[in-house]
Amino acid sequence: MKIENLIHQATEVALKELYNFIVEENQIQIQNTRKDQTGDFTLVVFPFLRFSKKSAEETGTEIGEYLLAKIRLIQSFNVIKGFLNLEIANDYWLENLKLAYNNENFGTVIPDEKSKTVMVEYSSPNTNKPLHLGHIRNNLLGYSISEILKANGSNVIKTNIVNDRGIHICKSMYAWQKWGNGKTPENSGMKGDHLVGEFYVEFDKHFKAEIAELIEQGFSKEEAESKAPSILAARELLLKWEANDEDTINLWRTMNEWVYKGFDLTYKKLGVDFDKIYYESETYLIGKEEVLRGVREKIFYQKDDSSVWADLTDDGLDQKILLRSDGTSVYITQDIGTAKMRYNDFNIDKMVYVVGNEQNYHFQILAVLLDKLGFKWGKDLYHFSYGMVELPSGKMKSREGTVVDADDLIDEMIQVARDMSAELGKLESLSKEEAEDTFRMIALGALKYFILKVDPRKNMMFNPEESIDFNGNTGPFIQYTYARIKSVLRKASDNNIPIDTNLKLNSLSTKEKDLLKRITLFPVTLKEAGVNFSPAVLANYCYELVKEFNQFYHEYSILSEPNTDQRNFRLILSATVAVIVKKGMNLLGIEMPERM
RNA sequence: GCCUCGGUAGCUCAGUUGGAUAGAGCAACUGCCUUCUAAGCAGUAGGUCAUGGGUUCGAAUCCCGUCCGGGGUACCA
Repeated sequence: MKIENLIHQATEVALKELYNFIVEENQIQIQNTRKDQTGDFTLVVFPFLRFSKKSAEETGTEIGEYLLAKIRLIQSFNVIKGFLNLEIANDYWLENLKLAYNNENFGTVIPDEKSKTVMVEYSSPNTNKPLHLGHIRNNLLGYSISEILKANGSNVIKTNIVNDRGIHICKSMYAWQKWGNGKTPENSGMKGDHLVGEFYVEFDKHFKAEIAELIEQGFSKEEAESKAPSILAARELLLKWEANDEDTINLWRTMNEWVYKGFDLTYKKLGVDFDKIYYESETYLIGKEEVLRGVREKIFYQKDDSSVWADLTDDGLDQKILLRSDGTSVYITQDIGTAKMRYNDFNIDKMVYVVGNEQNYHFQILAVLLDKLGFKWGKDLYHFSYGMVELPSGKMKSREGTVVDADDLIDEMIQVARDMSAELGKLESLSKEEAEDTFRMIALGALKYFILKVDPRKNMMFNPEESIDFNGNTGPFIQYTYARIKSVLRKASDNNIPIDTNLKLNSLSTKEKDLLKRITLFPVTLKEAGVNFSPAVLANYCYELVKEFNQFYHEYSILSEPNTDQRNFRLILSATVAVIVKKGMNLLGIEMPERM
């Protein structure tokens, strides 16, 4: 294929696609030109030297002259060392601006019959304690990657698997029975999940005290841990639960309901939602059946103590337990059941699990097990593995109370937004409701952007004090720039300044052209974010775009620009930046205030 | 021990799949509000890209070794 054809095709797609296109199909390296050089694309000529047998400059100049003569879109070129800088005609960038201006679907792919259906599992809480910072990262990543996949043309089903059964729930239940004095969310005014979490901590307190006492009486640590009255009581509750004991089931239901109500509030505050919620109590038996089928079909084996195992050494993995010797199921058992149930319920092409990287091994095994059980989709599961959130004080441990609670964090951030706004004298003209809504958007914008801007795969540091920052590379900065553009557009409308899409222009400044180029990159960035499962790519794009806009905004006047063609162009440019930024940020789950 | 991920400015993070003089923000310092919102802009200072080799025209990026850190590693989830 000729390079001429490639460049022509590339005018219909975007900048980076051209880049990939040429690199992948032709081994020719084209990259964006450095900012301090003139030009738009740069061709690296070093690879040609072995063919040309000439100096880098000579080779570059020859290629440049050839391209200039052959390709209409190329306006000029220059050669520096081994780099051929090509300048593309302004018309190309302006065409793209028109494409993007006020176009709801710019950069997005609309699902059709051929679209894949993807199920994204995220959040996956336990019902014995409230959500914390780690869950926040999970929820934000899960929600935004779902939205990004949708924007890339997939049908997405958002799902949540609630871990509503097991020994940890029984601990909270026992503690409530023993020390609860009939405390409920209604009579205490406490949020249900926090109330239940309180009893989980209460349990641990007593449990630890009992252990200490037993050790003092001469028992070993292991003996003490298995003989403490609290843990025995919790185990008994679990047995009763599995035996369907009516009182136990009722208590379990009641306390879980408290938790669900609490979670719903937190989810609502975070702005995340689900299309379908699964409960482990409804799926673990299916998993157990599948494992037993595996035993019958000799896929798995049973030891003398009747525990069930999978031998995965042929797959480079270890032996894995699937059912305990007492017949109860382990973590992976329920994941098998849940997976089967999901594929029965929906016609899924791909399953995505948003789960922390401490479970990389777990999902590697799950894929192999599902495959062995004959589910052809098993191998295709995708574990969207993200890093942990660390605090300056170290690791979060829920039992030691060193967690950052999700609700507390959100409330604190809203308060900071409120104070900051008052200090700056902003939003005084708005009604109380409007102002409160804006504080909420800003606070959550700060929190969400702070978490989503970092590469999901990496561990991240969260300093509660420093992260409530509204300046620099932050959500509020992007929101602020958006609000300012909206303000300019309002004023244009108030002063009856028309916006004409028929752009007439003889020259572009560097800043304007930078912005136009950046706008062109939006579709490619969105695609990249989807392919790489990285909301961070999109977040950083929004920041770069807005930062460039700010520089432009300070350097040039828009409304008071005397040349009407120029003014018209700048208005369209501004409006387009606003549209794209809003769209990008919305895909991250961040709302954009019209004023702030 | 083995497997796996990571180490970039004082701090938090980018770095376009191997390219030109490694970039932002925070913190520090200096300017700029009678002009479209100063939650902003411009500037100064800050780097042995953990470390030692290798691959080639060219390495923060790819390969090997070493050091440091996170996570996992057969009856927790």
